[in-house]
Amino acid sequence: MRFWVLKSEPDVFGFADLVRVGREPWNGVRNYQARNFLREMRPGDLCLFYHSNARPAGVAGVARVAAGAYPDDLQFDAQSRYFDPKSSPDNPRWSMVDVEPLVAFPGVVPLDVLRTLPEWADSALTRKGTRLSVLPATDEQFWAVLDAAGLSLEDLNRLTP
DNA sequence: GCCAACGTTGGC
DNA sequence: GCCAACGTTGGC
Repeated sequence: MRFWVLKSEPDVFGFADLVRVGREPWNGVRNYQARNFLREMRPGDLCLFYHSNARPAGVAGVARVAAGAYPDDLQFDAQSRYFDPKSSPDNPRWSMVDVEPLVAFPGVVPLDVLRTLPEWADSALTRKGTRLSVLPATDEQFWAVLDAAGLSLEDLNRLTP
């Protein structure tokens, strides 16, 4: 199993929204590096759900990959802001995965707390100016955040059959 | 709202 | 292939 970070703006779609809908296609990613990470995701992988452009910015919960990468339908929708006229159905340029909520943290683990964790020192997430919306996390990084959220491996095992 | 940092675009 | 201009991201 691998670990990831997914960024989202809570004003647009926060972790509470994911809990509400139960499952969500992670569409609209239009950055090649982020897309390549999406394509590496497998069902069951766990994602730290990061709230950006928020007060405070930080990790709000854990999501699970429910479906691996498949073509992002918005790239073919001329009405969508994510429409890509250079993409074609026989060779789709952009991908998405489905995610589902696993656990909401009791409180957001803020960015300034992440920065105090040795596992997160000088990472792409905590470094200033990084704009990647999908990025990998190490096991150590993942568990450090869970620990900071007050959750244990046992808490997570209870939720992951 | 500000602004630094970055990715993308397009002219050459 | 370079690089300036531009648009976007994202912390504050």
